Amino acid sequence: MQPSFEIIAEPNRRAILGLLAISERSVGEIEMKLRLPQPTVSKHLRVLREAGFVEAQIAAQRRVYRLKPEPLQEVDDWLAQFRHFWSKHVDALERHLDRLHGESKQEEPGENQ
Amino acid sequence: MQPSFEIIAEPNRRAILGLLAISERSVGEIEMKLRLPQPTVSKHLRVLREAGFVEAQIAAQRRVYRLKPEPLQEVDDWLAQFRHFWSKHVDALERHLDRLHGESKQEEPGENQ
DNA sequence: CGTTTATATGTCTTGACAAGTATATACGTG
DNA sequence: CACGTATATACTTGTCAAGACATATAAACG
Repeated sequence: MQPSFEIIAEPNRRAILGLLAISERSVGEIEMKLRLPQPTVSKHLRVLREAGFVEAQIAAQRRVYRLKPEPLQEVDDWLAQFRHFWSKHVDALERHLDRLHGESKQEEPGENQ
Repeated sequence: MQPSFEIIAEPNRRAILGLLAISERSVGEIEMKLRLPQPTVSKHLRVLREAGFVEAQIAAQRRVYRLKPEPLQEVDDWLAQFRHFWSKHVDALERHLDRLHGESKQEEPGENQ
């Protein structure tokens, strides 16, 4: 339903993603770090999960959430068309174009699915 | 008011920015290209202008809009914290850190209100 | 089993915002 | 100055999403 851009428009969701960029965390950890009510965190996590930004690993009653980078990569790809406005080195742009038509799949750190 | 991420959450505004990434255009040109009603275009342009994404050059009754990349650059900077998830070469990341040269201040997750 | 812990979901309200429509402003030109 | 062109603004309305609060699920554990 909601495309990636609307997902990351919400500040709390960006904060959650920022946390998960460092390491995976349980709902309670996110709740404490961000000082948000638990239902708020859970609902944002649901939105992020359904949009493919995160995934949950069930450990007893805990849900440990970790980042899934693909949607953010799409955002990064959209930005490519503007990047030449501020990037003096064309190299970075070339790399982004490179991953558009080349299926260069690689291992992601701490990631299995 | 609205931070950059909410501005680009709107699909028509992203389309406008995409057009202006190619070349500057008048309101009428954008209107025809995107097949949007003129007030819609003008209102989105106002939002983009007030958020610093575009600026207008007045030419008679025409307003020729051009891109101002700074806010998009902020988005790009925010993405930097995730880029190592999909970028094999650390070089690209380094280049982005490079343009912050000197100052290492950037949005810190977990510190928001 | 009942209780505690961890997380999810449901409901309601409220606010923001985008589209539609009408109208205003501003400039150029005869 | 009247008129056409180009763009901006005002006003209204419908939609949708986020927060608050209450409650449900589910697992661990005594």
